[in-house]
Amino acid sequence: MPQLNGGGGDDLGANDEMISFKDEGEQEEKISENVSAERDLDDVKSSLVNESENNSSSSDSEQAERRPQPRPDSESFEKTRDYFSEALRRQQDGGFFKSPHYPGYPFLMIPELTSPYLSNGSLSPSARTYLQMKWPLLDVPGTAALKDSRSPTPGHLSNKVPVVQHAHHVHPLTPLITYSNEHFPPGTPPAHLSPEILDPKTGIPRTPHPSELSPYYPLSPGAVGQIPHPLGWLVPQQGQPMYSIPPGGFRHPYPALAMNASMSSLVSSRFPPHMVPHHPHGLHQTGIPHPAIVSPAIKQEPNSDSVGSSAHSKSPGPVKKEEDKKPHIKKPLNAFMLYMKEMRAKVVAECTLKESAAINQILGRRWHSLSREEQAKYYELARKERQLHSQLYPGWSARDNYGKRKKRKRENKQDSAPEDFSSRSKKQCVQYLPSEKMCDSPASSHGSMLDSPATPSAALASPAAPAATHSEQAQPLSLTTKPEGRPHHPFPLPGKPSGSSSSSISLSIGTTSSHSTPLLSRPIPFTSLHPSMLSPPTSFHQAALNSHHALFQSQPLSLVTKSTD
DNA sequence: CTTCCTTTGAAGAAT
DNA sequence: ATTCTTCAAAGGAAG
Repeated sequence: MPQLNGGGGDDLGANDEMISFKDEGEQEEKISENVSAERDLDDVKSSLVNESENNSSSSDSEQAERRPQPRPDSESFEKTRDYFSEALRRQQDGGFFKSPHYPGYPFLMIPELTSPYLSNGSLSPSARTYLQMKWPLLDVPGTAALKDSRSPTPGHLSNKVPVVQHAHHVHPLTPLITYSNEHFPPGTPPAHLSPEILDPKTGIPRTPHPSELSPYYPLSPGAVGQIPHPLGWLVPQQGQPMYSIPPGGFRHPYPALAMNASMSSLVSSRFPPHMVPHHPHGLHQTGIPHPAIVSPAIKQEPNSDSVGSSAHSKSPGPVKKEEDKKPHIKKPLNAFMLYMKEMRAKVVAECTLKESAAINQILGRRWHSLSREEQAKYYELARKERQLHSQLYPGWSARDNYGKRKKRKRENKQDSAPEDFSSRSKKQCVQYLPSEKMCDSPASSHGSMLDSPATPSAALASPAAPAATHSEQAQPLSLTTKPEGRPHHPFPLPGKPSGSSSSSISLSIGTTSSHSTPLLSRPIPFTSLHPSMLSPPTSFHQAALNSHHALFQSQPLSLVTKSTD
Protein backbone atom coordinates (compact mmCIF):
# COMPACT_ATOMS: atom_id res chain seq x y z
CA MET A 1 0.00 0.00 0.00
CA PRO A 2 1.67 2.99 -1.19
CA GLN A 3 -0.41 5.08 0.92
CA LEU A 4 0.77 3.63 4.00
CA ASN A 5 4.24 4.29 3.31
CA GLY A 6 4.60 7.79 3.59
CA GLY A 7 7.76 7.43 2.22
CA GLY A 8 8.13 7.29 -1.07
CA GLY A 9 6.23 8.18 -3.52
CA ASP A 10 3.09 7.41 -2.99
CA ASP A 11 1.11 10.08 -3.18
CA LEU A 12 -2.21 9.20 -3.63
CA GLY A 13 -4.53 10.92 -5.22
CA ALA A 14 -2.67 13.55 -6.68
CA ASN A 15 -4.65 13.30 -9.68
CA ASP A 16 -7.80 13.82 -8.05
CA GLU A 17 -6.53 16.72 -6.47
CA MET A 18 -5.68 18.01 -9.68
CA ILE A 19 -9.13 17.93 -10.61
CA SER A 20 -10.22 19.87 -7.83
CA PHE A 21 -7.55 22.28 -8.24
CA LYS A 22 -8.59 22.81 -11.61
CA ASP A 23 -11.96 23.67 -10.56
CA GLU A 24 -10.91 26.00 -8.06
CA GLY A 25 -8.77 27.72 -10.37
CA GLU A 26 -11.35 28.26 -12.77
CA GLN A 27 -13.84 29.70 -10.60
CA GLU A 28 -12.00 31.44 -8.14
CA GLU A 29 -8.94 32.44 -9.69
CA LYS A 30 -10.58 33.47 -12.71
CA ILE A 31 -12.83 35.72 -11.13
CA SER A 32 -11.12 36.92 -8.21
CA GLU A 33 -7.68 36.82 -9.19
CA ASN A 34 -7.37 38.32 -12.38
CA VAL A 35 -4.02 37.46 -11.78
CA SER A 36 -4.11 35.92 -15.00
CA ALA A 37 -4.16 32.42 -15.68
CA GLU A 38 -1.92 33.02 -18.45
CA ARG A 39 0.73 34.10 -16.24
CA ASP A 40 0.13 31.07 -14.27
CA LEU A 41 0.50 29.01 -17.22
CA ASP A 42 3.67 30.59 -18.03
CA ASP A 43 4.84 30.10 -14.62
CA VAL A 44 3.87 26.65 -14.77
CA LYS A 45 5.62 26.07 -17.85
CA SER A 46 8.65 27.60 -16.54
CA SER A 47 8.27 25.74 -13.43
CA LEU A 48 8.14 22.68 -15.38
CA VAL A 49 11.46 23.42 -16.60
CA ASN A 50 12.80 24.33 -13.39
CA GLU A 51 10.82 23.73 -10.45
CA SER A 52 13.20 23.99 -7.84
CA GLU A 53 12.36 26.18 -5.15
CA ASN A 54 10.80 29.28 -6.00
CA ASN A 55 9.85 30.62 -2.99
CA SER A 56 7.97 33.47 -3.75
CA SER A 57 4.88 33.70 -2.03
CA SER A 58 1.73 34.05 -3.59
CA SER A 59 -0.81 35.36 -1.38
CA ASP A 60 -3.21 32.95 -2.69
CA SER A 61 -1.21 30.03 -2.01
CA GLU A 62 -0.59 31.13 1.41
CA GLN A 63 -4.10 31.68 2.12
CA ALA A 64 -4.91 28.45 0.72
CA GLU A 65 -2.59 26.79 2.98
CA ARG A 66 -3.96 28.45 5.86
CA ARG A 67 -7.34 27.37 4.98
CA PRO A 68 -6.98 24.01 6.25
CA GLN A 69 -6.76 25.30 9.64
CA PRO A 70 -9.80 27.28 10.06
CA ARG A 71 -9.19 30.25 12.06
CA PRO A 72 -10.46 30.14 15.43
CA ASP A 73 -13.90 31.02 15.09
CA SER A 74 -15.17 32.62 18.13
CA GLU A 75 -18.61 32.05 17.09
CA SER A 76 -18.27 28.45 16.64
CA PHE A 77 -16.58 28.16 19.89
CA GLU A 78 -19.37 29.91 21.41
CA LYS A 79 -21.74 27.54 19.92
CA THR A 80 -19.71 24.75 21.10
CA ARG A 81 -19.84 26.14 24.50
CA ASP A 82 -23.51 26.37 24.35
CA TYR A 83 -23.76 22.90 23.27
CA PHE A 84 -21.47 21.99 25.93
CA SER A 85 -23.66 23.45 28.54
CA GLU A 86 -26.57 21.87 27.05
CA ALA A 87 -24.84 18.63 26.94
CA LEU A 88 -23.83 19.00 30.46
CA ARG A 89 -27.29 19.61 31.46
CA ARG A 90 -28.39 16.67 29.58
CA GLN A 91 -25.84 14.53 31.01
CA GLN A 92 -26.89 15.42 34.41
CA ASP A 93 -30.26 14.36 33.45
CA GLY A 94 -28.92 11.10 32.60
CA GLY A 95 -28.86 11.73 29.00
CA PHE A 96 -25.89 11.87 26.98
CA PHE A 97 -24.46 14.27 24.73
CA LYS A 98 -24.13 14.58 21.21
CA SER A 99 -22.03 16.50 19.03
CA PRO A 100 -23.53 19.67 18.08
CA HIS A 101 -21.79 20.41 14.97
CA TYR A 102 -21.75 17.01 13.76
CA PRO A 103 -24.95 15.58 14.60
CA GLY A 104 -24.44 12.72 12.46
CA TYR A 105 -21.25 11.66 13.90
CA PRO A 106 -21.36 10.42 17.30
CA PHE A 107 -18.35 8.42 17.02
CA LEU A 108 -14.99 9.66 17.72
CA MET A 109 -12.41 9.87 15.20
CA ILE A 110 -9.23 9.26 16.77
CA PRO A 111 -6.46 8.31 14.65
CA GLU A 112 -4.70 5.29 15.56
CA LEU A 113 -1.31 5.75 16.83
CA THR A 114 -0.03 4.20 13.81
CA SER A 115 -2.39 6.00 11.73
CA PRO A 116 -1.06 7.68 8.76
CA TYR A 117 -2.84 10.72 9.74
CA LEU A 118 -0.19 11.63 12.07
CA SER A 119 3.16 10.32 11.72
CA ASN A 120 4.01 10.87 15.25
CA GLY A 121 0.99 9.17 16.45
CA SER A 122 -0.31 12.02 18.36
CA LEU A 123 -3.54 13.61 17.85
CA SER A 124 -3.24 16.52 15.66
CA PRO A 125 -4.45 19.77 16.93
CA SER A 126 -7.10 19.80 14.43
CA ALA A 127 -8.16 16.42 15.41
CA ARG A 128 -8.44 17.50 18.91
CA THR A 129 -10.45 20.37 17.97
CA TYR A 130 -12.56 18.14 16.02
CA LEU A 131 -13.12 15.87 18.86
CA GLN A 132 -13.86 18.59 21.17
CA MET A 133 -16.30 20.01 18.87
CA LYS A 134 -17.94 16.78 18.43
CA TRP A 135 -17.77 15.81 21.95
CA PRO A 136 -17.69 18.80 24.03
CA LEU A 137 -17.73 16.88 27.18
CA LEU A 138 -15.17 14.52 26.23
CA ASP A 139 -11.78 15.43 27.10
CA VAL A 140 -9.54 14.41 24.47
CA PRO A 141 -6.78 12.52 25.93
CA GLY A 142 -3.31 12.98 24.88
CA THR A 143 -1.41 10.30 23.28
CA ALA A 144 -0.72 8.66 26.50
CA ALA A 145 -4.27 8.62 27.40
CA LEU A 146 -5.12 7.13 24.17
CA LYS A 147 -2.72 4.45 24.72
CA ASP A 148 -4.19 3.78 27.99
CA SER A 149 -7.59 3.50 26.83
CA ARG A 150 -6.57 1.16 24.23
CA SER A 151 -4.44 -1.04 26.23
CA PRO A 152 -7.14 -2.52 28.27
CA THR A 153 -8.04 -4.42 25.28
CA PRO A 154 -11.41 -3.45 24.66
CA GLY A 155 -12.67 -6.47 23.08
CA HIS A 156 -15.47 -4.63 21.64
CA LEU A 157 -13.26 -2.36 19.82
CA SER A 158 -11.97 -3.01 16.52
CA ASN A 159 -8.36 -3.48 16.40
CA LYS A 160 -8.17 -0.93 13.81
CA VAL A 161 -9.72 2.11 15.09
CA PRO A 162 -9.52 2.95 18.64
CA VAL A 163 -12.37 4.51 20.24
CA VAL A 164 -11.73 7.02 22.78
CA GLN A 165 -12.57 5.89 26.12
CA HIS A 166 -12.68 7.78 29.15
CA ALA A 167 -9.39 8.25 30.67
CA HIS A 168 -10.61 6.82 33.82
CA HIS A 169 -11.53 3.60 32.31
CA VAL A 170 -15.08 4.22 32.90
CA HIS A 171 -16.62 5.30 29.84
CA PRO A 172 -18.63 8.33 30.46
CA LEU A 173 -21.32 6.95 28.41
CA THR A 174 -21.36 3.65 29.99
CA PRO A 175 -24.19 4.33 32.26
CA LEU A 176 -26.23 5.25 29.39
CA ILE A 177 -25.71 2.19 27.57
CA THR A 178 -28.54 0.04 27.47
CA TYR A 179 -27.64 -2.96 25.98
CA SER A 180 -30.34 -5.05 27.02
CA ASN A 181 -33.67 -6.15 26.15
CA GLU A 182 -35.23 -4.04 28.65
CA HIS A 183 -36.36 -1.78 25.99
CA PHE A 184 -38.14 -4.42 24.26
CA PRO A 185 -41.27 -5.85 25.40
CA PRO A 186 -40.63 -8.86 27.40
CA GLY A 187 -41.28 -11.95 25.60
CA THR A 188 -41.02 -10.40 22.26
CA PRO A 189 -37.45 -9.89 21.65
CA PRO A 190 -36.85 -8.40 18.35
CA ALA A 191 -35.49 -10.72 15.88
CA HIS A 192 -32.46 -8.68 15.55
CA LEU A 193 -31.46 -9.34 19.05
CA SER A 194 -30.70 -12.75 18.09
CA PRO A 195 -27.08 -13.46 18.16
CA GLU A 196 -27.18 -14.50 14.68
CA ILE A 197 -27.87 -12.31 11.88
CA LEU A 198 -29.77 -13.24 8.95
CA ASP A 199 -28.12 -12.47 5.82
CA PRO A 200 -30.43 -10.16 4.11
CA LYS A 201 -29.99 -11.77 0.87
CA THR A 202 -29.67 -15.34 1.67
CA GLY A 203 -31.62 -15.36 4.79
CA ILE A 204 -28.99 -17.47 6.25
CA PRO A 205 -28.02 -16.65 9.70
CA ARG A 206 -24.60 -15.44 10.05
CA THR A 207 -22.47 -14.03 12.69
CA PRO A 208 -20.77 -10.90 11.80
CA HIS A 209 -17.15 -11.10 11.74
CA PRO A 210 -15.51 -8.68 14.01
CA SER A 211 -13.83 -7.10 11.18
CA GLU A 212 -17.12 -6.32 9.71
CA LEU A 213 -18.22 -4.40 12.61
CA SER A 214 -17.68 -0.86 12.65
CA PRO A 215 -15.69 0.07 15.58
CA TYR A 216 -17.66 3.14 15.80
CA TYR A 217 -21.01 1.78 15.31
CA PRO A 218 -21.52 -1.48 16.76
CA LEU A 219 -25.14 -1.46 17.14
CA SER A 220 -27.32 -2.42 19.81
CA PRO A 221 -30.76 -2.60 18.60
CA GLY A 222 -32.08 -1.94 21.95
CA ALA A 223 -29.94 0.99 22.41
CA VAL A 224 -30.65 2.31 19.10
CA GLY A 225 -33.50 4.51 19.22
CA GLN A 226 -34.22 3.82 22.74
CA ILE A 227 -31.77 6.23 23.86
CA PRO A 228 -32.20 9.09 21.66
CA HIS A 229 -29.53 11.48 21.88
CA PRO A 230 -30.70 14.26 24.00
CA LEU A 231 -28.87 16.84 22.16
CA GLY A 232 -29.45 15.28 18.95
CA TRP A 233 -32.73 16.77 18.48
CA LEU A 234 -32.05 19.89 20.30
CA VAL A 235 -29.43 20.87 17.98
CA PRO A 236 -30.70 22.98 15.24
CA GLN A 237 -28.88 21.24 12.57
CA GLN A 238 -30.04 18.11 13.90
CA GLY A 239 -33.38 18.55 12.53
CA GLN A 240 -33.29 15.41 10.69
CA PRO A 241 -32.13 12.05 11.40
CA MET A 242 -29.33 10.85 9.46
CA TYR A 243 -31.05 7.73 8.60
CA SER A 244 -34.48 6.67 9.10
CA ILE A 245 -35.46 3.24 9.83
CA PRO A 246 -38.57 1.65 8.80
CA PRO A 247 -41.05 1.37 11.50
CA GLY A 248 -40.87 -2.29 11.39
CA GLY A 249 -37.26 -2.01 11.87
CA PHE A 250 -34.54 -3.71 10.13
CA ARG A 251 -32.95 -6.71 11.27
CA HIS A 252 -29.98 -5.52 13.00
CA PRO A 253 -27.08 -7.40 11.99
CA TYR A 254 -25.15 -6.63 14.96
CA PRO A 255 -26.10 -8.29 18.02
CA ALA A 256 -24.97 -7.54 21.30
CA LEU A 257 -21.82 -9.05 20.63
CA ALA A 258 -20.27 -6.06 19.35
CA MET A 259 -21.95 -3.82 21.58
CA ASN A 260 -20.15 -1.66 23.69
CA ALA A 261 -21.94 0.64 25.80
CA SER A 262 -20.35 3.63 24.44
CA MET A 263 -20.86 2.39 21.06
CA SER A 264 -24.42 1.78 21.44
CA SER A 265 -24.84 5.12 22.88
CA LEU A 266 -23.08 6.58 20.02
CA VAL A 267 -25.13 4.79 17.67
CA SER A 268 -28.21 5.70 19.37
CA SER A 269 -27.35 9.24 19.10
CA ARG A 270 -26.92 8.81 15.51
CA PHE A 271 -30.07 7.06 14.81
CA PRO A 272 -33.34 8.47 15.62
CA PRO A 273 -35.70 7.03 18.02
CA HIS A 274 -38.17 6.16 15.47
CA MET A 275 -35.89 3.49 14.51
CA VAL A 276 -37.16 1.68 17.37
CA PRO A 277 -40.12 -0.33 16.66
CA HIS A 278 -41.81 0.76 19.71
CA HIS A 279 -41.69 4.36 19.12
CA PRO A 280 -42.16 4.43 15.53
CA HIS A 281 -44.01 7.50 15.22
CA GLY A 282 -42.37 10.41 16.41
CA LEU A 283 -43.01 10.40 19.98
CA HIS A 284 -40.01 10.60 21.98
CA GLN A 285 -39.79 8.43 24.92
CA THR A 286 -40.65 11.32 26.94
CA GLY A 287 -43.63 11.88 24.87
CA ILE A 288 -42.14 14.91 23.37
CA PRO A 289 -42.27 14.94 19.69
CA HIS A 290 -38.92 14.24 18.44
CA PRO A 291 -37.89 16.32 15.54
CA ALA A 292 -35.69 13.68 14.30
CA ILE A 293 -38.54 11.42 14.09
CA VAL A 294 -40.02 13.26 11.32
CA SER A 295 -38.06 12.01 8.57
CA PRO A 296 -37.81 14.48 5.87
CA ALA A 297 -37.84 11.71 3.49
CA ILE A 298 -41.05 10.51 4.76
CA LYS A 299 -42.34 13.90 4.72
CA GLN A 300 -41.33 14.44 1.20
CA GLU A 301 -41.82 11.12 -0.26
CA PRO A 302 -44.13 9.10 1.73
CA ASN A 303 -44.79 6.71 -0.97
CA SER A 304 -41.62 5.29 -1.92
CA ASP A 305 -43.03 2.23 -3.20
CA SER A 306 -41.78 1.01 -6.38
CA VAL A 307 -38.26 1.84 -6.45
CA GLY A 308 -37.47 1.39 -2.92
CA SER A 309 -39.10 -1.81 -2.33
CA SER A 310 -36.79 -3.83 -4.32
CA ALA A 311 -34.08 -3.90 -1.84
CA HIS A 312 -36.14 -5.07 0.92
CA SER A 313 -37.98 -7.51 -1.00
CA LYS A 314 -34.79 -9.30 -1.18
CA SER A 315 -34.50 -9.63 2.44
CA PRO A 316 -36.47 -12.37 3.83
CA GLY A 317 -38.60 -11.91 6.73
CA PRO A 318 -41.29 -9.91 8.23
CA VAL A 319 -39.86 -6.73 7.13
CA LYS A 320 -41.39 -7.17 3.84
CA LYS A 321 -44.70 -5.88 4.79
CA GLU A 322 -43.38 -2.66 5.73
CA GLU A 323 -42.02 -2.07 2.44
CA ASP A 324 -45.07 -0.25 1.51
CA LYS A 325 -44.54 2.35 3.96
CA LYS A 326 -40.98 1.93 4.13
CA PRO A 327 -39.50 5.23 4.91
CA HIS A 328 -36.96 6.65 2.73
CA ILE A 329 -33.61 5.55 3.81
CA LYS A 330 -31.11 8.05 2.89
CA LYS A 331 -27.79 7.46 1.51
CA PRO A 332 -24.97 7.62 3.86
CA LEU A 333 -23.15 10.84 3.68
CA ASN A 334 -19.92 10.93 1.93
CA ALA A 335 -16.88 12.64 3.17
CA PHE A 336 -17.65 15.89 1.60
CA MET A 337 -21.17 15.89 2.82
CA LEU A 338 -19.97 15.30 6.26
CA TYR A 339 -17.61 18.10 5.93
CA MET A 340 -20.31 20.31 4.66
CA LYS A 341 -22.50 19.52 7.48
CA GLU A 342 -19.95 20.41 9.91
CA MET A 343 -18.63 23.47 8.28
CA ARG A 344 -21.62 25.01 6.77
CA ALA A 345 -22.58 26.91 9.79
CA LYS A 346 -19.19 28.29 10.09
CA VAL A 347 -19.05 29.41 6.58
CA VAL A 348 -22.41 30.92 6.78
CA ALA A 349 -21.36 32.79 9.81
CA GLU A 350 -18.34 34.08 8.13
CA CYS A 351 -20.07 35.07 5.05
CA THR A 352 -23.02 37.08 4.43
CA LEU A 353 -24.16 34.60 1.96
CA LYS A 354 -26.92 32.38 2.72
CA GLU A 355 -27.59 30.64 -0.41
CA SER A 356 -26.58 27.14 -0.14
CA ALA A 357 -25.37 26.98 -3.62
CA ALA A 358 -22.89 29.66 -2.91
CA ILE A 359 -21.98 28.24 0.39
CA ASN A 360 -21.42 24.96 -1.18
CA GLN A 361 -19.09 26.39 -3.64
CA ILE A 362 -17.09 27.80 -0.89
CA LEU A 363 -17.19 24.61 0.95
CA GLY A 364 -16.06 22.82 -2.08
CA ARG A 365 -13.07 24.99 -2.30
CA ARG A 366 -12.32 24.67 1.27
CA TRP A 367 -12.59 21.05 0.98
CA HIS A 368 -9.88 21.04 -1.51
CA SER A 369 -7.77 23.17 0.57
CA LEU A 370 -8.02 20.89 3.49
CA SER A 371 -4.97 19.05 4.35
CA ARG A 372 -4.80 15.49 3.65
CA GLU A 373 -5.10 14.66 7.23
CA GLU A 374 -8.18 16.62 7.55
CA GLN A 375 -9.73 15.15 4.58
CA ALA A 376 -8.74 11.76 5.67
CA LYS A 377 -10.67 12.37 8.75
CA TYR A 378 -13.77 12.85 6.81
CA TYR A 379 -13.13 10.02 4.54
CA GLU A 380 -12.81 7.87 7.49
CA LEU A 381 -15.97 9.18 8.93
CA ALA A 382 -17.71 8.57 5.73
CA ARG A 383 -16.42 5.13 5.60
CA LYS A 384 -17.73 4.43 9.00
CA GLU A 385 -20.90 5.98 8.04
CA ARG A 386 -21.32 3.67 5.18
CA GLN A 387 -20.40 0.81 7.31
CA LEU A 388 -22.92 1.62 9.85
CA HIS A 389 -25.46 2.27 7.28
CA SER A 390 -24.93 -1.05 5.72
CA GLN A 391 -25.21 -2.64 9.06
CA LEU A 392 -28.38 -0.91 9.83
CA TYR A 393 -29.87 -1.50 6.51
CA PRO A 394 -28.45 -4.62 5.19
CA GLY A 395 -30.70 -4.81 2.27
CA TRP A 396 -30.62 -1.24 1.37
CA SER A 397 -29.27 -0.20 -1.88
CA ALA A 398 -28.63 3.20 -3.23
CA ARG A 399 -30.87 2.26 -6.00
CA ASP A 400 -33.73 2.29 -3.62
CA ASN A 401 -33.64 5.97 -3.63
CA TYR A 402 -33.46 6.37 -7.28
CA GLY A 403 -36.29 8.21 -8.64
CA LYS A 404 -37.36 9.51 -5.36
CA ARG A 405 -36.15 12.83 -6.04
CA LYS A 406 -37.57 14.67 -8.81
CA LYS A 407 -35.54 14.28 -11.77
CA ARG A 408 -32.73 16.48 -11.67
CA LYS A 409 -31.63 18.61 -14.31
CA ARG A 410 -30.31 16.08 -16.46
CA GLU A 411 -29.80 18.28 -19.32
CA ASN A 412 -27.76 20.56 -17.52
CA LYS A 413 -25.38 17.94 -16.83
CA GLN A 414 -23.54 16.29 -19.38
CA ASP A 415 -24.91 15.88 -22.68
CA SER A 416 -26.59 18.86 -23.77
CA ALA A 417 -25.09 20.77 -21.15
CA PRO A 418 -22.11 22.16 -22.66
CA GLU A 419 -24.14 24.25 -24.77
CA ASP A 420 -26.96 25.30 -22.75
CA PHE A 421 -25.20 25.39 -19.80
CA SER A 422 -24.04 28.63 -20.73
CA SER A 423 -27.10 30.46 -19.90
CA ARG A 424 -27.99 29.34 -16.59
CA SER A 425 -24.92 28.06 -15.14
CA LYS A 426 -22.90 30.80 -16.22
CA LYS A 427 -25.12 33.22 -14.76
CA GLN A 428 -24.98 31.61 -11.52
CA CYS A 429 -21.44 31.45 -11.69
CA VAL A 430 -21.34 35.00 -11.75
CA GLN A 431 -23.61 35.26 -8.92
CA TYR A 432 -22.02 32.96 -6.62
CA LEU A 433 -18.51 33.28 -7.29
CA PRO A 434 -18.19 36.81 -6.39
CA SER A 435 -19.67 36.27 -3.16
CA GLU A 436 -17.51 33.43 -2.50
CA LYS A 437 -14.73 35.58 -3.01
CA MET A 438 -15.90 37.86 -0.47
CA CYS A 439 -16.14 35.39 2.12
CA ASP A 440 -13.76 32.90 1.29
CA SER A 441 -10.36 33.78 0.81
CA PRO A 442 -9.27 32.17 -2.20
CA ALA A 443 -8.12 29.01 -1.38
CA SER A 444 -6.21 28.20 -4.13
CA SER A 445 -5.58 24.81 -3.78
CA HIS A 446 -2.74 24.33 -1.84
CA GLY A 447 -0.85 21.38 -2.10
CA SER A 448 -2.55 19.67 0.60
CA MET A 449 -3.70 17.05 -1.57
CA LEU A 450 -0.40 16.58 -2.80
CA ASP A 451 0.67 16.02 0.56
CA SER A 452 1.81 12.97 1.85
CA PRO A 453 -0.53 10.38 2.01
CA ALA A 454 -2.49 10.37 4.82
CA THR A 455 -3.60 7.19 4.07
CA PRO A 456 -7.05 7.23 4.23
CA SER A 457 -7.34 5.44 7.22
CA ALA A 458 -9.62 3.44 5.39
CA ALA A 459 -6.80 1.72 3.96
CA LEU A 460 -5.55 0.93 7.29
CA ALA A 461 -8.56 0.51 9.16
CA SER A 462 -10.74 -1.03 6.82
CA PRO A 463 -10.35 -4.15 5.20
CA ALA A 464 -12.38 -2.82 2.53
CA ALA A 465 -10.05 -0.21 1.61
CA PRO A 466 -8.03 -1.30 -1.21
CA ALA A 467 -4.57 -0.33 -1.26
CA ALA A 468 -3.90 2.26 -3.65
CA THR A 469 -1.35 1.11 -5.85
CA HIS A 470 -1.26 3.57 -8.44
CA SER A 471 1.94 4.84 -9.42
CA GLU A 472 0.36 8.03 -9.94
CA GLN A 473 -0.42 8.45 -6.51
CA ALA A 474 3.08 8.15 -5.95
CA GLN A 475 3.72 10.80 -8.34
CA PRO A 476 1.55 13.59 -7.70
CA LEU A 477 2.29 15.49 -10.61
CA SER A 478 3.34 13.63 -13.39
CA LEU A 479 3.57 14.53 -16.79
CA THR A 480 2.84 11.26 -17.91
CA THR A 481 -0.38 10.30 -18.76
CA LYS A 482 -2.28 8.78 -16.34
CA PRO A 483 -3.26 5.41 -16.57
CA GLU A 484 -6.73 5.16 -16.75
CA GLY A 485 -7.55 3.32 -13.83
CA ARG A 486 -6.56 5.59 -11.22
CA PRO A 487 -8.73 5.91 -8.35
CA HIS A 488 -10.82 8.79 -8.48
CA HIS A 489 -10.18 9.80 -5.10
CA PRO A 490 -7.13 10.69 -3.45
CA PHE A 491 -7.85 8.27 -0.90
CA PRO A 492 -8.78 5.31 -2.61
CA LEU A 493 -11.74 4.52 -1.04
CA PRO A 494 -12.99 1.62 0.37
CA GLY A 495 -15.99 0.97 -1.13
CA LYS A 496 -15.17 0.92 -4.54
CA PRO A 497 -12.11 1.40 -6.24
CA SER A 498 -13.79 2.62 -8.89
CA GLY A 499 -13.48 5.15 -10.30
CA SER A 500 -14.57 7.20 -12.13
CA SER A 501 -11.87 8.32 -13.47
CA SER A 502 -10.17 7.69 -16.24
CA SER A 503 -8.29 9.97 -17.64
CA SER A 504 -7.85 11.10 -20.68
CA ILE A 505 -4.93 12.46 -20.27
CA SER A 506 -3.52 14.97 -21.75
CA LEU A 507 -1.28 17.26 -20.67
CA SER A 508 -2.83 19.99 -20.98
CA ILE A 509 -1.44 23.02 -20.36
CA GLY A 510 -2.87 24.42 -23.34
CA THR A 511 -6.13 23.00 -22.87
CA THR A 512 -6.41 24.23 -19.56
CA SER A 513 -6.96 27.69 -20.29
CA SER A 514 -9.35 26.84 -22.87
CA HIS A 515 -12.05 25.65 -20.77
CA SER A 516 -13.02 28.69 -19.21
CA THR A 517 -16.44 27.92 -18.94
CA PRO A 518 -17.04 25.87 -16.38
CA LEU A 519 -18.67 26.24 -13.44
CA LEU A 520 -19.79 22.90 -13.76
CA SER A 521 -16.83 21.01 -13.14
CA ARG A 522 -18.53 17.79 -13.40
CA PRO A 523 -20.42 18.07 -16.46
CA ILE A 524 -17.73 19.43 -18.31
CA PRO A 525 -15.03 17.14 -18.86
CA PHE A 526 -11.82 18.52 -19.24
CA THR A 527 -8.42 17.75 -18.57
CA SER A 528 -6.51 20.40 -17.29
CA LEU A 529 -4.07 21.71 -15.12
CA HIS A 530 -5.30 23.74 -12.46
CA PRO A 531 -4.03 27.18 -12.56
CA SER A 532 -3.37 27.17 -8.99
CA MET A 533 -1.26 24.27 -9.44
CA LEU A 534 0.39 25.94 -12.04
CA SER A 535 0.86 29.20 -10.75
CA PRO A 536 2.28 28.88 -7.53
CA PRO A 537 5.14 26.82 -7.85
CA THR A 538 5.75 28.01 -4.54
CA SER A 539 2.71 26.89 -2.96
CA PHE A 540 3.19 23.79 -4.68
CA HIS A 541 6.56 23.38 -3.52
CA GLN A 542 5.58 24.31 -0.14
CA ALA A 543 3.02 21.77 -0.14
CA ALA A 544 5.55 19.31 -0.99
CA LEU A 545 7.63 20.39 1.84
CA ASN A 546 4.83 20.19 4.17
CA SER A 547 4.00 16.86 3.15
CA HIS A 548 7.46 15.73 3.47
CA HIS A 549 6.90 14.02 0.40
CA ALA A 550 10.20 13.09 -0.76
CA LEU A 551 9.10 11.93 -3.96
CA PHE A 552 7.52 15.03 -4.67
CA GLN A 553 10.59 16.88 -4.26
CA SER A 554 12.45 14.55 -6.29
CA GLN A 555 10.12 14.91 -9.05
CA PRO A 556 9.55 18.39 -9.45
CA LEU A 557 7.36 18.61 -12.11
CA SER A 558 4.70 17.00 -13.48
CA LEU A 559 1.52 17.75 -14.78
CA VAL A 560 -1.14 15.62 -13.97
CA THR A 561 -3.88 15.21 -16.12
CA LYS A 562 -7.09 15.44 -14.82
CA SER A 563 -9.63 13.14 -15.44
CA THR A 564 -12.63 14.49 -16.58
CA ASP A 565 -15.11 13.01 -14.68
C1' DC B 1 -45.36 24.58 -2.86
C1' DT B 2 -41.92 22.49 -5.66
C1' DT B 3 -37.71 22.49 -7.98
C1' DC B 4 -33.25 24.37 -8.86
C1' DC B 5 -28.74 25.51 -7.66
C1' DT B 6 -24.12 23.98 -5.97
C1' DT B 7 -20.48 21.07 -4.06
C1' DT B 8 -17.91 16.12 -3.68
C1' DG B 9 -18.24 11.35 -3.22
C1' DA B 10 -20.42 6.81 -3.46
C1' DA B 11 -22.95 3.55 -5.72
C1' DG B 12 -25.72 1.70 -9.21
C1' DA B 13 -26.99 1.64 -14.05
C1' DA B 14 -25.65 1.84 -18.54
C1' DT B 15 -22.43 1.29 -22.16
C1' DA C 1 -13.97 -2.10 -17.48
C1' DT C 2 -15.29 2.38 -18.03
C1' DT C 3 -18.68 6.05 -18.18
C1' DC C 4 -22.90 8.18 -16.86
C1' DT C 5 -26.63 9.17 -13.35
C1' DT C 6 -28.56 9.76 -9.17
C1' DC C 7 -28.59 11.05 -4.54
C1' DA C 8 -26.87 12.59 -0.17
C1' DA C 9 -27.33 18.22 2.77
C1' DA C 10 -28.91 22.79 2.81
C1' DG C 11 -31.53 26.85 2.19
C1' DG C 12 -32.34 30.87 -0.65
C1' DA C 13 -34.07 31.80 -5.25
C1' DA C 14 -37.09 31.12 -8.77
C1' DG C 15 -41.03 29.13 -11.11
